[in-house]
Amino acid sequence: MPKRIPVAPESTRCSTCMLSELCLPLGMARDDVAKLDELIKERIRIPKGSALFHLGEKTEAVYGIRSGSLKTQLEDASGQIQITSFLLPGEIVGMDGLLDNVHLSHAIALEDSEVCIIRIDEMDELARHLPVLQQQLRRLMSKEIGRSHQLVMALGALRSEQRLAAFLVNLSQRLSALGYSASEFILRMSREEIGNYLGLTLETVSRLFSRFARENLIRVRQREVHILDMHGLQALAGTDCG
Amino acid sequence: MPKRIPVAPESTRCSTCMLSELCLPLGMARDDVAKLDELIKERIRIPKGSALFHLGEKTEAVYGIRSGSLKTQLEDASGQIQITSFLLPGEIVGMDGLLDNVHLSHAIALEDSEVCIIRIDEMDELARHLPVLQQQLRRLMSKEIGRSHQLVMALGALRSEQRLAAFLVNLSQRLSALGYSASEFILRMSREEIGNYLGLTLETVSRLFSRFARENLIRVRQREVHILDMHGLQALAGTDCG
DNA sequence: CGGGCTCTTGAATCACTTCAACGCTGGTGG
DNA sequence: CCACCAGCGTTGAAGTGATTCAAGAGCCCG
Repeated sequence: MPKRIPVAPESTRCSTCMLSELCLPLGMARDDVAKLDELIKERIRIPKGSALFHLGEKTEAVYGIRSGSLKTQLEDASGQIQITSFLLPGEIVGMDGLLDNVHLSHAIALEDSEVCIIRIDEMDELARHLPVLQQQLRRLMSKEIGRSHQLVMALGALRSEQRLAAFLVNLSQRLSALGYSASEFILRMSREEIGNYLGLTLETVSRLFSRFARENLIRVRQREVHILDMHGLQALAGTDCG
Repeated sequence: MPKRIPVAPESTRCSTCMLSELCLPLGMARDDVAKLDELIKERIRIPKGSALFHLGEKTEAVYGIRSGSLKTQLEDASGQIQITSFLLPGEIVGMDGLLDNVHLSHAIALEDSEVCIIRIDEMDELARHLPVLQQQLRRLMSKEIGRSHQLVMALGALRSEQRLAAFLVNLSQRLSALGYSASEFILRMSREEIGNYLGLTLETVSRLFSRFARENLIRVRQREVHILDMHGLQALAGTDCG
């Protein structure tokens, strides 16, 4: 388990960060975002495959993803694992640990990544003079609840092909919001991880990719995905019907 | 859809409420709980089958359940429904609407129920003089995230019998925390609702109840459940291994 | 005492998993 | 530079857990 590496802070602050439309500052006034510069003073580099935090560790902060991507996963008493999210830049990780300040999940980097540390005690301190900050965290937590509920819906109500279609559409939209192509991207997770996330086996996921390709919905080459028929995918996922 | 009925406030306040160990005041100092009395000034009676709120409605408050029980359910564009929680007294409902102050789910009473209104704007106001209150809501939201993740785990990683066993154990524990019997209780939801929640059909749920009864894990008569072998159920659910 | 739910149970079917074999790819060392 | 190996991905065939379809029983309410 490689260690966390603090990063010199001079480089980038919230006020100058490209992600400030999405991350903690989401929807905040320009002046208020500038005040976040005194909150976000440290970052951490996480090498691919290593953990930002583990289940059971003390929660002292939540983290805004600056670059790279992570997964979070639960682990039960028998060692069974369930991935509960794949996280992209601008998204916040660690909010499940704020009940008793103990992490309930593992957060693991899918590639070399960097996260900004948002210390909870310092955030409370700053929030005295910047009440909007509490509302901000509240909104982000509400977003996380909604995201998790969507996953419950996928697992409880959708069939395998719909789950994978919804997964691809969702990923595409999030990457698009970051300024990347909505139709061409590289998956940072394995078939097995996708399967675990969607409650399927890796074989089923693989077969579905092949089938989607056969039906000209997508083109796949290993982890490289081209979406050819976004409308068709959305129809499959059941998330269109506008 | 019967309307909401405000209830005279003189009756009960947080400071005298039986549920103050569980609800919003969870873990707060006695003096601080007393200050909540100026926040919780209204309650709502919700008749069985009617809604506390609907998807798409504006979110101005979250609600602490005072008596009865509710379900929350998502509904997608095609009308497909997924129940995401069953809520008991002392639990908070409506926190998924705090992203854009629009509810993302329906909340429907499973029996005649009563909820306390926690207006968000008034809570923010009170929190200026009572900072612990923000932390309180944050903890409750974190709890909701954890709860939803547990459901994801059940849907993604457990087989039908494990899901139902986990469901029963969980319900038993929550009822027990409210002072009710852990081994005998009445289900307030139908087989179909349980099935929807657990990603199963009502027939599968019914068969599992019969099988659990045959294996002397429980006794069932309609919605009346006696747990005969809690340890066996926990083993099935995979949540023991202590 | 119907009549409409909810629940139970059985038989047939199906979606997904399991088991198994093979292919691709990228890194390593001879 | 190529051979080799390990990990990841693909594909097929057999198996199975849960669903679907269907019929009937039990229960509650007017």
